[in-house]
Parts: sequence; structure tokens; C-alpha cells
Amino acid sequence: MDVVSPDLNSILPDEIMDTEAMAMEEDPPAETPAQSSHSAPEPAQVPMETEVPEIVSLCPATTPMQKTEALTTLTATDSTLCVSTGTQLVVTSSSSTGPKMATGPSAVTTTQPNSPVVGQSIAKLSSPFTPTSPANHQLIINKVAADGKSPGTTLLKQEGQKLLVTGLSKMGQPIVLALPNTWSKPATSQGTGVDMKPQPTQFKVVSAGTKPVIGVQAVSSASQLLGSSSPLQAQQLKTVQITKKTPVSTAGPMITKLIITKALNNKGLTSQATVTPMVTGRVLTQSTPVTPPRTITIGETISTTPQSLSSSSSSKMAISPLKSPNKVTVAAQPPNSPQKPVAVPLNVALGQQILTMQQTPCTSPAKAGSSQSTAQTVKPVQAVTVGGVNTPQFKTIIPLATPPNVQQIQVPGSRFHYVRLVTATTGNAVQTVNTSTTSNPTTIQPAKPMVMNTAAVRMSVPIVPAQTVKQVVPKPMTSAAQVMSSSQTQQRLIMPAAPLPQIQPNLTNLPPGTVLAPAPGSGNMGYAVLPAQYVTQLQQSTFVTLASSSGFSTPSSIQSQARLPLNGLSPSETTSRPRKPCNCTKSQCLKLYCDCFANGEFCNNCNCVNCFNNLDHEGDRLKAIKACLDRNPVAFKPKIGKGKEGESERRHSKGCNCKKSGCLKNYCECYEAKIMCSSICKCVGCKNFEESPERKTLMHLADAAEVRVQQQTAAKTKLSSQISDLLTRTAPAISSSGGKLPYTFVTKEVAEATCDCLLEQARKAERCNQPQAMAERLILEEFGHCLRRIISSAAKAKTDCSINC
DNA sequence: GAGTTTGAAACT
DNA sequence: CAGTTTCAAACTC
Repeated sequence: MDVVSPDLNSILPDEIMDTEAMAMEEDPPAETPAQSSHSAPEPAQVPMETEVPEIVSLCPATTPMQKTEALTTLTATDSTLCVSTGTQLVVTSSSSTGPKMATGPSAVTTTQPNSPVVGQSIAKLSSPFTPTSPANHQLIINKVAADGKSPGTTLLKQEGQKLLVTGLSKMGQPIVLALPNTWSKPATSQGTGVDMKPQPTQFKVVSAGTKPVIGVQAVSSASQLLGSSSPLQAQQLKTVQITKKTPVSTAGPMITKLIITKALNNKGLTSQATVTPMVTGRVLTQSTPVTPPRTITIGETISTTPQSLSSSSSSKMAISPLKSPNKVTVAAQPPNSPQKPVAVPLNVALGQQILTMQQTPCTSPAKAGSSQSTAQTVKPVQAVTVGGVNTPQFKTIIPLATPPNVQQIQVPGSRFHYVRLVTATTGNAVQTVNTSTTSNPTTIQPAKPMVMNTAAVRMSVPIVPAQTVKQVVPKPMTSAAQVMSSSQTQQRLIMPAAPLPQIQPNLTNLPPGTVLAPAPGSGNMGYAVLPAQYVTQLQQSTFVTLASSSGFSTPSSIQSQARLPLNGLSPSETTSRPRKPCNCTKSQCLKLYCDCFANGEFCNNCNCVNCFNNLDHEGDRLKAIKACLDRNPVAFKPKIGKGKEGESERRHSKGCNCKKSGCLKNYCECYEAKIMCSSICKCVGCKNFEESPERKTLMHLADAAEVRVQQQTAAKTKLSSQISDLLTRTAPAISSSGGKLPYTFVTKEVAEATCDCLLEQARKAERCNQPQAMAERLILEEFGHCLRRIISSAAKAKTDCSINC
């Protein structure tokens, strides 16, 4: 399973983001199994901004023969990782093919004792993209300086029984990794390939004082599985818990905890055994106004053999920078371990984004399932991407194991009052995921897929708008279970629906409402991409619960929502300014002419004629989608994306072709998206560039007009509110002194007379050809006069009353 | 609101 | 791939 931060997207090496490449990487040539186990590919370490702990100590495991151990006792105090705001974490548990855990800056590489690499068996702090040891099951937390150079560069030295990691943090403070004496041997033994007994390893990285602390605790040595045929290695569990502590603010402490638990089920004893990674993931996000802790629990189970480790099975996880208290729990467990719902509060509002990807040796879960036992079959994966900064899109994929029954569910507040959920007829896992803002920060969830036959499916969808969004466009994946993330505005749920075998489009390009064809042999797995609105509009409530009476099978359910930009518009913009209804008449709203369709949305409240862009014409819609994708594989990707490397400006992916508008009208897609034309545009007479005086003038006018509109709207709203309040107030009309209260003088007649006066002023201004500003002024002045007269009358009446009384 | 302009999408 | 047509939004009156 991969979790990739959107922010990391731009800096992640291709081998990380490209799942295909990863698959290849994880599939070393069969003729070189030994090599793979001893010299795994060098992991690409992802730079990240993480404060480096001043002191890092590594503690040995309790017992060398520890097989399966779930680390559930770690707390924020014993193992913590302090990550500064904006820190990105990429945590990858490596399989035999190579290290698979890496984090950004402030990297700590924890190599298993029996790591193939001698001398680097324990830990490593390195600069960005520094080759790490090929040790399997490595945990790499890579410290990278802001500039990727010396400040964060660390060196790793192993001195006898101690492993020292030296380096300087951003603050120039040395980093020390103290390696217990018991740790030195495993690495060497691994290199020899002799006596590969499990070497329980426990890491504790703790820093003292109030400064950031990085804590990594690993229990058991999964890497020992490599090349080891010992039956004692039935299951090994590696757990890493990283807790982030940030300086306690007045608003409350911000805590981010990352718990990674990886279980390896080493069943086979022969080198011919295959690896069947089972990945179950659950990501729940929930946020509260006070930025509660976020917790992500991802269960991963890998059943493997010594040989299998060298052939495949790796998992990566990248966790986006955590700008707020986070809590991430990643658990990999044996297939048979119980899996329980885990509360994973995640504050999406802070721009976090998590990209979860399933990576398996097989091209699809279906294949994996066909080649493996039921328990070891790669299960459908549920993944959620949480839009973070500039994150364009947020999608949830809920693979099904069975052909679903489509159901309609009334979702209050949703533009689309239906949700297509699919019923799973098989015994595959249906999981109920609950999110709670008060979830236990140290929750560790068993990764075992749950079997919930015909159980109601509930998806609690905490909806929190993301402050910012960053585009994440993962490359096409071969696995049917994927996490899609693109820079589209709308949140989307890909949910099980009726299978449509004839369509197997690129998931990353699919619009909502799409039903994905089941992968061959996948057991009729189907996916439906639902319009995001139904969720988006449910953001009024903290949770959205979708229920299916029949339920559908998923190893886990993940729900999280974030508002994402649409073609460059910020979430707030898209939220506050719903897309216009289309007016298509001839395209049936099944071509990209239709904005609704192009945006991957169903038409709703549109003015279109003969619209097929709805669930009633799902078949036609799907065909149209397929046709569009055939013409343009990225047809449904947002046109506005990030520019070239180093370019922070958004730009049109294709560029415009304007010829007459000068790119200063909304005909131009660049101008419409409020971006300037770029070198890829083919426009003629373009005036939409930085220094263009026309553009500046236009922008100023537009800004002024917008401000004016806002002011007028605000004034109207306020005035209307005041008048309404006066006219509808139910307070006694007679004051305690017996006189009429002033507002009682604003009778219907008075109000009408006032309106007449105002209208007269408007007419007068119109007759005189006064500019609008002057007209408004005259009207407002007249309104002031009217008010004064009313107040004067009220005061006079009160005075008279006082005299009379 | 009707008609025109415009440029992307679709088509050839 | 280029030219043409279709289409719907943007724009003008």
C-alpha cells in the first residue's frame, strides 16, 4: 500500500509514483534471487521537511526469537516523531526487493538486523536520494535539508556495538543514533546468509527536551525472512510508531502519530514460493474546528516466503506533510488477524493529502486472488486520497468482489439524491469504519480483512474542506484497486456498481459515475465513480453515513473528503460558486462540450435537453466516457495543472488556441482559469501575459467590479436584514413609558412610501443620464432622508406622549 | 432574450 | 496531423 503525499508528488522519484515501475522494480529477475535479497534496488528517498531529532537512540528488541509481535503499547511518549509543520513523511516497508520505507527530510533508516547490507543494518540518516541499503523491510526516515544539502545531511556510522548517526538538523544540532550492542550482529549475519533466525528489533528514537522528537520503534525483524527458511518465521511483525509532537500552543497540543505495523507471514519454506501481499487499508479522516488529531490506519498483510520476498511484495507509504495534529496508524498484519474498525481522525482541512496505492506483484487484485488462497488473495482495496494543498481531487475507491446491486439512497443536502452502492454476494470483507475525533491516538488496527456477509455498509464520511490543494496525478496503475488523485475540483467516490466489462479505462482519468469493469478473474469486481457533490454537499454535517442494506465487500472502508479545486479554482470558490448548469441541446450532455460531463459530473438542475448524463442512462454515459477516453486518455483530467518543474504557477495543460479574443475573454480557457498563457499555448495575438497592459487593465477592472458587487451585495443583505428585522420584530410596540417604539413607525405604508421615494430618485438619475454611481448615491441619500424623517417622527411622537402622560 | 462570436471538441 | 464541422459558452445588442 502506498500513501503518497500530494506535496511529495512533485518530488517523489518516478519509481515511487509510478506504480508500474514499482511493480517492475519489485519483480526482480527470477534468476537472481540471491542478489535481490542482498542487494535490493536502492530506494529513492524522498526529501521531506522534518526536523531532525537531536538525539536518536536505538534500542534492541527484547527477544531475538520474537516472531509476531504487534506493537500496540507504544505511546506518544516512548516513541515519538516530531515533524515540523509541512513535514512530509514517506514511510515504506520494503519487501525483499528493496527498502520500501522512506521519509522525507530527517530520515532514519532502520535496517533489520539481518539486513543483507553489512554495516548499514541498523539505521541511517542520509541526505535526499541517498542510496540506502538494500536491506529488506527497511524503515527509512530521510532527513533532507530545505535545500537538500548539507544542513540536513547526516551521516551514518556504525561503531562496533553502536550505530551513530551524525549530522546536523536544521537548527544545526547534531543527530545521534545510539545503537545498542545487541544490534550490530544481525546485519552481518544477514550478509552471510547464515543463521537467519528472527532478530527482534526494537527501535526507540527519542529526543529529550522540548524539541521535536523522532521516535521509531520496530519490533521484530521482518527482514530476517529474506533468504531464511526457518519455520520459526511464521509471522513477523514490524511496527513503527512515529509520533509527532509540536510545540504546545495555546490552542492545544498538536500531535501527529504514525504507527506502522507490518506483518509478514512467512509460510512457505521453499524458494519457489510466491508472494501474495495482502493489503488492506483503511483511512479515515475527520477533522474538527480545533484541529483534532488525525489518525490513519492502514493494515497491510503480506504473506510471503523467503523467496517471495525477493520477488515482490513491497509496500510504500508516504504521508503528506502534517500541518496539524495528525495521527497515522499503518498496520500490516497477517491475513487472519482480526480487523477492527479503527477510528482515524484526519484533519483534512489543513491541506493534508494522503494517497494510498496498492502495490502488488500482480497486475490486478484479481490475478493475485486467483493465484493465491482466499486468505492470501489480494483483496479489493479501499483507498482515499485526501486533498491537501492544491490537491485537485479526492477520490475514494471501493472495490467490490461481487456484482453490486445499485441502490439509491437519499442523501440529505446532496445535489444527487442517490448513491449507488453495491451489494457483495460473496463473503468478502465488509468493513465498517468509524471515525471519531476522540479516537485513541495509539489505536492500532489489525489488518485482517473482515468478512461481513450481507452486512450493512456504513461509511462515515467526515467532510472537511481542505485549505489548499496540490495536484497529484499518479500514473496509471495496473491494479484495479487504486487510489486516484487528480487535480479536479470535485470530490468523488468510486463505489461499487454494476460491472461493465467492456470498459476498463484508466482509473485516473475516469469521471465520477463511471463503472469500472471488473478485472479478469477478479470476481466481478466493479467500481462506480459517483459524483462528488453528493458528498460535498453533505459537508454540512460532520459525517455522512451511507448505508446499504446488502453491503458490499471491501477489506476496509475509507472515507474522507476534501474540497478540491476545479480547474484552478480554490475549494472555496468552487464551493461557494457552484458550477453553472449546462444548456446542452444536441450533445445529450455526453460529450465534452458539456461542462458537467467534462467535469465528470452528472447533470443536475441543468437546462439541457435530452440529457443522458445521469444514472438513468448510465450505459450510454459509460460508452461516451469510453469514447472520450479513447480519443483523449486524459480527457477527464483537469486542464489546469502545475507547470514545469520549479514553476509554481498553474498553467493550462494543453494551452489555448485563441485567435481573436486576445486571450482576454472567457473564451480563452487560460484566461477563464485566471492564469496566464504559457509557452505551450498556440494563441494568436495573445495579451494574456504578465506584462500585458491590457491584461492588467482588465484585471483591475475585474477586481474593481468584483469588489463593487461584493459591497453592493453586502449592503443589500444588511439593509434587507435590517428592514426585515424592523418589520417583523415582535417586540412590544409600546415602550415601558407607554410611548410607541421607533420601529413601530415603519409601517407598511411608510415602507412603501420610502420605496417610492427611492424609486423616484432612481428614475430621476436615469432621466438625467446620471452614472450608476451617482444614481446609487442619490438613492442612498434619499434613503437617509427617509430614515431621518421616520426617526424624527418617532421622536416627536415619543415627546408628545411624554408630555401628555 | 435573441443573435453573434468564439474556441474547444468532434469529426473527416 | 490538418482542416472542417459541431457545439455550447461567452458575449453583444
